[in-house]
Amino acid sequence: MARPVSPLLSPEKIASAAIEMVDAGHELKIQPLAKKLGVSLSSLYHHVDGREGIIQAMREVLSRQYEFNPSIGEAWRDSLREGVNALWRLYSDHPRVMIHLLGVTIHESDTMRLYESLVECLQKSGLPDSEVLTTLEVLDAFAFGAALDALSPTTIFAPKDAGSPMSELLRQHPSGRERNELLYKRGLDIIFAGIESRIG
Amino acid sequence: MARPVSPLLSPEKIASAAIEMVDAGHELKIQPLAKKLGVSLSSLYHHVDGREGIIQAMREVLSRQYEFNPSIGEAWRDSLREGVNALWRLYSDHPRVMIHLLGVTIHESDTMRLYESLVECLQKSGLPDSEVLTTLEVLDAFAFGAALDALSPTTIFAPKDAGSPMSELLRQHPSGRERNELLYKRGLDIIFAGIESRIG
DNA sequence: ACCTGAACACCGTTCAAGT
DNA sequence: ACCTGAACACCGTTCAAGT
Repeated sequence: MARPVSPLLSPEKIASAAIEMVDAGHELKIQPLAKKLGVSLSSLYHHVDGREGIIQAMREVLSRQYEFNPSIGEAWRDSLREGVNALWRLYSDHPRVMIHLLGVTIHESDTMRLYESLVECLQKSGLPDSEVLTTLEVLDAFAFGAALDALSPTTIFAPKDAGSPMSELLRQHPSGRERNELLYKRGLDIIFAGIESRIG
Repeated sequence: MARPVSPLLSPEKIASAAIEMVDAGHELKIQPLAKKLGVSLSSLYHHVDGREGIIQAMREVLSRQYEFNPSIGEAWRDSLREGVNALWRLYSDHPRVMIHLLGVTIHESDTMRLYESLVECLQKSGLPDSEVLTTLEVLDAFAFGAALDALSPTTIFAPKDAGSPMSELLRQHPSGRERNELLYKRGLDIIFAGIESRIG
């Protein structure tokens, strides 16, 4: 086969396949990616600028998927929580992809809009202007860290002493996805309570 | 040169050199690592089990470096803060190394002891037992996320509209290391305040 | 046991050829 | 413009040879 009437590939198709691959726990490799797309590996280079280009394309595809439109008139607490939840979904649906995106500047307009809505929520909350951006960064760092936590093996803590306080607590402790989601929800509750205490 | 009287290498030496390389922002590659150690690349394989073995060795070296001995009789707030600070230093001194360690179980006795001390602090705080481990995970996830935040380019937010609320705030906002440390400190304050509110 | 150079396998990238 | 197979460069790993 040479040039087909309509292109077999596009940056979006390549990115989506790459995201699937990485989410499934595989390394981001060109050969298997081409195979998954039913195409020769050299074809990819007509659509994206190598491995780095694939990563850029993944970023674009993901940031378009997670829009957030705060309902107007809603209490700032609710909008803020919804907004952080949108970030959390983006991160926790694709923690492995996120690792590849570390160190890449965010200027995708969709993602910027999400951050800007969060800024507005925080301003409405009555938090001093000087604290708004740092508080946003705190929420973002927590959501990100919590998402990466899901990559830990099911048993993160493995104390040697079966009689230690830690071991006692582990017996009552959930594991896997349940543990991870509880961590996110509890953390958000704690941080929200902390923010309240800075307002009052 | 063949077998020298005393070995030129050891897992620790290899790991330390690897940590330096990764911290400096380079990829973890065997050839440059051997060069840095002044040794042929095939020598490494006599001391560690390939790339994966190097990563294991890095984990061991780092977890030995960050011990934490809470002063007895100290208020739980202070011990807890010191303990989380120890975690933060471990993560934020080597964020790039941490990425390689994702998904590796922690059973190093030094690191486990740190987590166990943190559990004890949280139990002393009066937090219900059922919340202790999740709260520890929240602190850990936040410290980790905050450490990885340092890998972002100096300007994380790049809004297109120079007149937006975000742009206004950015003008008063620190950048680089200062921004990252403020984020950690503020986040810890917020989370501590949140924990207090769960106790009372 | 521990170091070395050479051989090998794997993977990302380029390129000339084809429509 | 877009697909392909072949060629190339790079990098991790193995192995036989040396002390």
